[in-house]
Amino acid sequence: MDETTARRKPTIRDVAAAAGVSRGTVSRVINGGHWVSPDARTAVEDAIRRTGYTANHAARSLATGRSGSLAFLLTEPQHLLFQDPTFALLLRGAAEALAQRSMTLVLLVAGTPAERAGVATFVGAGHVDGVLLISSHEADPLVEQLLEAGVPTVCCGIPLGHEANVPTVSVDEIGSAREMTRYLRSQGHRRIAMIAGPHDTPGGRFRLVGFEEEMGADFDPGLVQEGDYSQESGAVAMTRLLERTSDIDAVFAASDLMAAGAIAALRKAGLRVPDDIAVAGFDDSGLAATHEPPLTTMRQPWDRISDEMVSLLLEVIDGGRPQPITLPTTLVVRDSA
Amino acid sequence: MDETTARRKPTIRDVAAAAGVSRGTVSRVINGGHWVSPDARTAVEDAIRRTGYTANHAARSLATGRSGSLAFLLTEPQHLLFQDPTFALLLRGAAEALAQRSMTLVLLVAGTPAERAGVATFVGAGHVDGVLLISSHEADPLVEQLLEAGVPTVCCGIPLGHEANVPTVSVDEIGSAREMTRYLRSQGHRRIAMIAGPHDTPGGRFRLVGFEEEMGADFDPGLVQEGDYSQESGAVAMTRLLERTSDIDAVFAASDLMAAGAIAALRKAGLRVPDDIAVAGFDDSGLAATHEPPLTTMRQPWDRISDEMVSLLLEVIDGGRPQPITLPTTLVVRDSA
DNA sequence: ACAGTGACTGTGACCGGTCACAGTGTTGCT
DNA sequence: AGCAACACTGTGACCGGTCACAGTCACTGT
Repeated sequence: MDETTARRKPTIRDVAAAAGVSRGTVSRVINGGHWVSPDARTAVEDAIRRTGYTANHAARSLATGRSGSLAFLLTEPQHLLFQDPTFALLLRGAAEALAQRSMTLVLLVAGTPAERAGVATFVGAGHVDGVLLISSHEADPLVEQLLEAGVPTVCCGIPLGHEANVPTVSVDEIGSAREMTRYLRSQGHRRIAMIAGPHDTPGGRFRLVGFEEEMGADFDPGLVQEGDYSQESGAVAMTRLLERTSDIDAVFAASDLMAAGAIAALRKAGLRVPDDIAVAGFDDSGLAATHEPPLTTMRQPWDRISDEMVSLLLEVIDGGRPQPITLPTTLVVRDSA
Repeated sequence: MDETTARRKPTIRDVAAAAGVSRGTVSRVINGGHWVSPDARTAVEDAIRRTGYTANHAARSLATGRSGSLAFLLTEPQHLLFQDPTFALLLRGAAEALAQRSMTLVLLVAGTPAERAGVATFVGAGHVDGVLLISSHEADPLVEQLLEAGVPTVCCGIPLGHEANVPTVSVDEIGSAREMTRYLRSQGHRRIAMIAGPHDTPGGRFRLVGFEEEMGADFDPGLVQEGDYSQESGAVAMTRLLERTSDIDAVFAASDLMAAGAIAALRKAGLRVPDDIAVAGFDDSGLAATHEPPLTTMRQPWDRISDEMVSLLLEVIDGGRPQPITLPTTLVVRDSA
């Protein structure tokens, strides 16, 4: 009886025995099945079905030297992870892209220095085959460490200061910002303010560059405030802008969250959006469509970003040196601008 | 030269050689160090430092039969993952709790039927030691499958229909709902409506039960609408309530997101919160404090929930049959009610 | 008739740990 | 003195795969 209940999981040897072939043949069938006779293949496939065999991940890892998993590494300070719906989108996309390749997604959070150290040794130990690095600030020593340790890494957004060395997937920040700016001007706005992201992040820097380029002679540095992508920072930035000038037409925020904060601040000041001031966001995060009023924003192709990151990383793991990928964004016009 | 560059990672044998002891002793030092002489211990620790040794996860897994990782299994349809900041909180908490134990968190998403099947075989194959099951609806076959397969599982929130069989970590739903209701009544509100969660989720059912209990004779089933926790559903529910009656004092929503939706609907109808109608939420998710107006809500102790889930699951994995854990919530009074 | 080729198969070593077990040496007790 | 108990250490087998290599066999060309 306990013979039956305590039966351990079938191994490749059990399958081999059941199919009347050797372990090697079973292994070959499992891994693509080249140089296997049709008879043997069907016998093995049948045996696998009968025994309910599933490969042992650990054993395979040990033999091949690959873990079959990638790390999703978050380096942002924690409050952003909480607020920003963006991460969830990327995370889900990456998890699905990996699941399709029967690999797994290991979540690593490197906020505190202690966590960062833990992550470095963990990754260095080869527990994962590569790292999907999310939104790192400039001169992040972690990027340096990973590269030095030879850990295959792909960044989301061009990591400032490491432009040349790391494969990246990013959107056309400058082009997107120009497009949004162009749109705002096409609506007749002239005094346009920008609530930029942190200047040590690619989104913070390049969206501002695009804005400045497109504004040309009309660019007024006095109408630029910097936030940290969070809603509060958007509100604070908007309040400062209002204190300084009163002739603002429109506001371009570098994230939807900041746009929402700005709108809240405007509302408090008795101004109406978009009637008195137009507000545009960036990301087309979940919040944009349900916000009141719905936000005009630049859509980032989150699913494609995570997909491309995964493919790129797998390429790197296989020894490739792939080109950086730049994806297009699309302008989504709703009610706020 | 390539001798130096191509040097492979040090193994336990390298450490043993460097320390002048056997593999067994090194292994003992690594695993707690019982029955090891102080001399040997320091020699080994020193050798580990010198060689830069880190244990090979796969090899250990293979030998011990444990993977050293837990699955964070999301069974909600996707839109909830995107909108609900709650998941991010739980996820982060769980990842940290595991990192402290040098285990890892594998993210699994089981939305579509295909994904669910993939998850079942993946988990069944023993790639993870246990499952942290997040927010399952009633009669979710996945719960059944996991239990049948003997996979250690801990649920977040009492899984309806499996109350007796699964270890769970949950908050006192009924008590919390009663407390909030009591608070609303203490503020002088009498005609209180509820926007409940889906009746096939514990939060949907028990928060309504608590509300009903506390309202007693004043309970009016006509003032109850059901949403799906999302912001839109809150707005829809609120609109329906307004169509039906005009004497509502206050609204108790079973999630902050629905509260936000309700407030948006009220605003559209020209009603002011809290002056005309008070609105209370549930969760104290990130949105609650920054919302305009800031939401009065019940705080769920997210960090403790994830912590307790992890400890409970580890207990189950070690063969224990731990008691379900119920955690207290706290009333957070802000401006919306 | 025989070497050569290509398709297929089986075998043993190995990946890097853990664990049970069999020592070894020291101490304490009778 | 003899023996047990205790603290510590080393060894070989094993976990479940993969891979290189050595066969085996049928078929082809000369």
